Amino acid sequence: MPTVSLDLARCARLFHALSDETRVAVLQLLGDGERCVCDLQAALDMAQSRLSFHLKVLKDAGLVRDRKDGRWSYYTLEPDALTEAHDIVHTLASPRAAGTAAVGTATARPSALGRV
Amino acid sequence: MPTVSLDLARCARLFHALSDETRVAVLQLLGDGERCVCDLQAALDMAQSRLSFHLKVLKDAGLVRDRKDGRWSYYTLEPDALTEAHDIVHTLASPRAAGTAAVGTATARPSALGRV
DNA sequence: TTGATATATCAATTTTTTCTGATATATTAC
DNA sequence: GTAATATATCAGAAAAAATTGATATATCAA
Repeated sequence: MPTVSLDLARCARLFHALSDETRVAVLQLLGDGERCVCDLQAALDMAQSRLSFHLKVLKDAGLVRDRKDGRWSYYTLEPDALTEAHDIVHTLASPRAAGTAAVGTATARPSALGRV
Repeated sequence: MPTVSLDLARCARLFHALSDETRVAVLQLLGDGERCVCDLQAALDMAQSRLSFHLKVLKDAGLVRDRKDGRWSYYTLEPDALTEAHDIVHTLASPRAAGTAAVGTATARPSALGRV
């Protein structure tokens, strides 16, 4: 099972990469297999520098890998990163404690379910 | 099984909400159960308006629900949204087609694996 | 060589997001 | 009633991210 603690910075970077329509669309296209930038550009119909920027975000987040062949660059999904995202969401979703631990620090405050 | 097509705008909003350290930390705290804002604030040690801002982002994304009781606001996880995030990642991760469909539009271009 | 193509990167700008401090609204305590 | 508390919201500032257009670097074709 995935660990309980999370690397918050890693989460932020990973999900930030996933938080843009263009980038998710790219990942979807790559779901069908490796693609060169020009094919992605044709499919998404956007300025080349813009696509390049988004590919870099995805790559820096570890979500895709690239490979050069001649004057083409091919991008593929990096399945491990998606697994990682999957695990993080799973960690957040799985209840760690059924009971509601009280915290109470300042004034006498209702610790959530403490209201009767 | 989850659908193949994705609502890109929904993906973006959901993952954007997850793309910030403070917000993930909040979700982690809520994993232990319902919490009032003041407890979250004490745990995270940040300005109240700042926390309030992040709670709003989480709420607008559907990741948390709030409830008022007296002068306190209690926040809880919204498990459905986490399930949704889970499904989206799963959809992105699962290969839809093993074969690499060619796309080729512009010039004669190598359709990825077309290189021998 | 010359010319075209594929892609990355850079600088400037625009847009979006986040933070801060202030204020407003309830609620509860005294 | 007044005072204190919990929270949301707002306006402005600051920071971060995205877009654009230009340019640079390879590579390939003629």
